[in-house]
Amino acid sequence: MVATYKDIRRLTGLSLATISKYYNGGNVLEPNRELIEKAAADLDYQLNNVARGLRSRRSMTVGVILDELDSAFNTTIVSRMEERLREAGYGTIICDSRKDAEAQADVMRFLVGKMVDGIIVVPVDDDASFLVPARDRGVPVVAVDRLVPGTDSVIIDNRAAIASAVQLLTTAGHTSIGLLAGPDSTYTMRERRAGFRDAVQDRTGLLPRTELIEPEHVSIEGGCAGVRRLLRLSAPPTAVVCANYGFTLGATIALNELGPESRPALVGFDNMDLARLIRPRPTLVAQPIEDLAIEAAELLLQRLNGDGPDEPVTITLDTTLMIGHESTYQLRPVPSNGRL
Amino acid sequence: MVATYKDIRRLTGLSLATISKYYNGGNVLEPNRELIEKAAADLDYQLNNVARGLRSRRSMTVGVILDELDSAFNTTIVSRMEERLREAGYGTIICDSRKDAEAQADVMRFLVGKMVDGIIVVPVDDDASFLVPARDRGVPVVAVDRLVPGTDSVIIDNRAAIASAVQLLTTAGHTSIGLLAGPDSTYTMRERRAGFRDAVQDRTGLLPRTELIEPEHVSIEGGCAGVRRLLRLSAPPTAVVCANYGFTLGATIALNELGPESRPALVGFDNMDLARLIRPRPTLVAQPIEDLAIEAAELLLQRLNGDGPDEPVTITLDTTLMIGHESTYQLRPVPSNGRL
DNA sequence: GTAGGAGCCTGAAACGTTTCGCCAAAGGGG
DNA sequence: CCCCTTTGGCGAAACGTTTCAGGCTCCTAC
Repeated sequence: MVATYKDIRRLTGLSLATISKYYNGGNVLEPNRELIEKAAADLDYQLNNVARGLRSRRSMTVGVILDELDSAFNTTIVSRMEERLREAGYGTIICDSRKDAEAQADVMRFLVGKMVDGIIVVPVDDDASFLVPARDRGVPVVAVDRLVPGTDSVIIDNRAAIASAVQLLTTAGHTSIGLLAGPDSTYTMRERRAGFRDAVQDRTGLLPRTELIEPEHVSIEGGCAGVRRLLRLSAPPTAVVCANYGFTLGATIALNELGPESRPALVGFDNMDLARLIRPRPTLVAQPIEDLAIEAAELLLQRLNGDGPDEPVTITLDTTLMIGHESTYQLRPVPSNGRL
Repeated sequence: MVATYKDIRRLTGLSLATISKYYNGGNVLEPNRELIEKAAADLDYQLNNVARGLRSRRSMTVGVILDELDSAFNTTIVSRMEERLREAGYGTIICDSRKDAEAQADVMRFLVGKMVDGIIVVPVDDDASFLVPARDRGVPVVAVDRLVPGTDSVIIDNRAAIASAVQLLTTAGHTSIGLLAGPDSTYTMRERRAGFRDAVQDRTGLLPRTELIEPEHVSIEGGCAGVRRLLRLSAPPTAVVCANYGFTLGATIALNELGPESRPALVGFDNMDLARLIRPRPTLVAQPIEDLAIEAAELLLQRLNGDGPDEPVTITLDTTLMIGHESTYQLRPVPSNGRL
């Protein structure tokens, strides 16, 4: 059998209350402290956190719901969060909603049933009804990479991110810029698309041609297909902006098949391993992914300690434009015009 | 307040024992079943798994310890495991040991204290002493990608994997093959290196020249530096085998800087997203990573149900050699000899 | 000398389930 | 008709902690 307080009581003669006080950092006389430590060592005692959780109503566990697990973005998120949360004594239960709203609602109930103290979530879409079980039970929720009204959110400035890409391209002389973005149903894509429209209008005085905005599934395949479609237009864009990492990978694959002379300029999203592999060095909008994770963990920890702000809070982080090899963003001199 | 069995008892007049039986799939008369379901719905009742775990001594939680979280290999592992385990009703607590033995021992104690029912681990090194807390408490452990004597393990046939790469290269005429591998302190690297030596000896009748085996830190940087060092040798190899994904990426980056004419043949490891990015299409040893995860989860679930084999078991999975563009493995006709 | 407080300890009652032993009623075979 | 088994239900005792309301000792200040 595994040792419990009762065994420690047997060996030390102290009461359960005192032993509990010891394990919770209360004041215990030095000789008693030593007695307990000796007994615990002899018994190879390990505190039972399940029992503790039942009585104290804190499971010291948080749930993390991601819309997909095997993406580089979310991996980084998990890695940093887990690190920060365990530092604070919390275990991290990870759940994958596979971009499926129903699965997301399921895991939410699952986590609430597991009595997690808090939840961090990258929501599947704008429908926040899956949060109800958590709200009902007063479990704090922090949304990451999505703005969820009425809920703490940690996001990046998506509009400015895309605007910085557009600005680089227009400064280089591009006037016809395409965008690869996912469906408007996710906050991130909606913002990036709106940011694109605004930036293009700002910089060129014109609304972007609608056929240059490719609505796609968010994936490598979507990036491949999308960029090919853009280039088949009768007046193809001279530059393409990718609204996320998957599109960037896909577009890069598709462009690999073109001769370097006929490639459009390309600004991608997210600075991950990819960037080091691809030649010429790509131009990228870099998100502070680690900070996103750390800020979210920090905000949740504040809530768990009961000392966060009164109102739901939105933390917005800035992106960095990482300028790559100039061939990736310059407007090619004449010939491509000549050919059109 | 959150509802409990007592509230259901109040609404239904049934005893706690009956309500418990209902929630554990026991036989309950139809009218009582309906009563309970109605009451639960009215109360928005959610079973408290912490209390359940305390009494039943099953927390329905498993711990997963990875040697690093933000690698594509481990991401895939986590993703599949989490899926399979949650299907079976288990929550997955994830921990990152950051390739640090002490951190690994810490999280092991952390998980045992959290009363996880089982643990899946990709161990940092060969020192299995960190398993003691789990063994002492009868918590089953499954090791993944490492052979841990006396413990259930799910691995791939590392020797055969490397041998298949060597065979392809020798068949194509290569006689001087280099290897990029990590330190012998991890099982995987030791096996792959031994497999390399054996295969080269088998196929060429000679032991590989020792300077062709580059001991390196396992990383993209290591791959870059290693391949550069190999090529600076007075008699550089005509082909290089990479013993893992990081090396493959790094070697690819380094080779990108060479003209296509002077590149050695390259066989990489692991078929992940980036393999689709690289042109010409690389030749790769593909591990069944998802199966690794699923087999491990399955084996642990067996142990948790108490119906696994009596003895610790080792499951070995096979790899597939994915042959890429022929320029990636063919021996280049004459000039490279001429130049040497 | 004593009131009051600080410091440390204690027994007992939670926390919300599961499980054990027992009982009543119903059903079936001889 | 009786005995035996099966089914479903019940009260009460766990599970291993934390927490509550006191209680004892010792010290200080008046």
